Amino acid sequence: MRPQPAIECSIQRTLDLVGDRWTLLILRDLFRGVRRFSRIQEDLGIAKNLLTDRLATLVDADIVEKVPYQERPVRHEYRLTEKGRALSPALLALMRWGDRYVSGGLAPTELVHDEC
Amino acid sequence: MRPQPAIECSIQRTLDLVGDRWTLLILRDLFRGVRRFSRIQEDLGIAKNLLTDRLATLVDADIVEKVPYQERPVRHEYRLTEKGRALSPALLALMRWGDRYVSGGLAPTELVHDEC
DNA sequence: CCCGGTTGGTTGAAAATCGAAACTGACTCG
DNA sequence: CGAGTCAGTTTCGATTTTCAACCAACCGGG
Repeated sequence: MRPQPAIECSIQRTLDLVGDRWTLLILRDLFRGVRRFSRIQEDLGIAKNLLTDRLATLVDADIVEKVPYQERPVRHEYRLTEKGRALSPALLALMRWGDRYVSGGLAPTELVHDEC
Repeated sequence: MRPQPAIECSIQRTLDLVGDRWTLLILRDLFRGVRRFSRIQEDLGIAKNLLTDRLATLVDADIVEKVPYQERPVRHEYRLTEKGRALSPALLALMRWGDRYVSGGLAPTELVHDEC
């Protein structure tokens, strides 16, 4: 009765949080400074319900926080926490691999650590 | 038919190849020296048809190769190509993040570069 | 030869997940 | 007031994933 994988390692646990089709792309957008729901949504082409869901999971896991950037109407933006920012080496490694092995000849993507 | 994301970057392309629920875990197993279909299958608890599928995709993408390790009956094992092995920094980065931020207090996983 | 076991799959149906679009609600601007 | 924006939620059909059964090639024991 356990679909439980035999080995529980940190990669396993990491991918449980972050290893679906969209989450790493969402994080990439946050690193790039794209922080608002609608911007991320149109940038990635992800369905809104999924984005809602993924962001909630990330907030839950304390990887991202939802911060109001204006009142009336209350609007929020999503920011990486320290835990979230600590994922940058992983994102960078994936990026570099992509540059090297599956680049379509395009310019390398930039990750911005824009903390304001 | 995938909903075309606005931005095509190397992370995007990388995740297109490798960014689903199982692929990185399969690669982790290959790094660890778990190379046979049935071993991977029981280790991860992945459905066999999916494993068949994911391995085929990886072979197609030249990340993994299927090598016969015995005749009569012909049996194969799956090995990382150079392109596949080049993913280790990314795996390691994810692993370290997991160790630091979502460890259940377990020992860090070992990645083995076993090339024979 | 027959039996059971192993390996590496395939098939098909049921369940979970996803995606596109419509809708909501709070608010602003003209 | 009417139009528009932002951030969702709801709905429902399509796609994916899972689970279990089946298969085929081979092996070793009796």
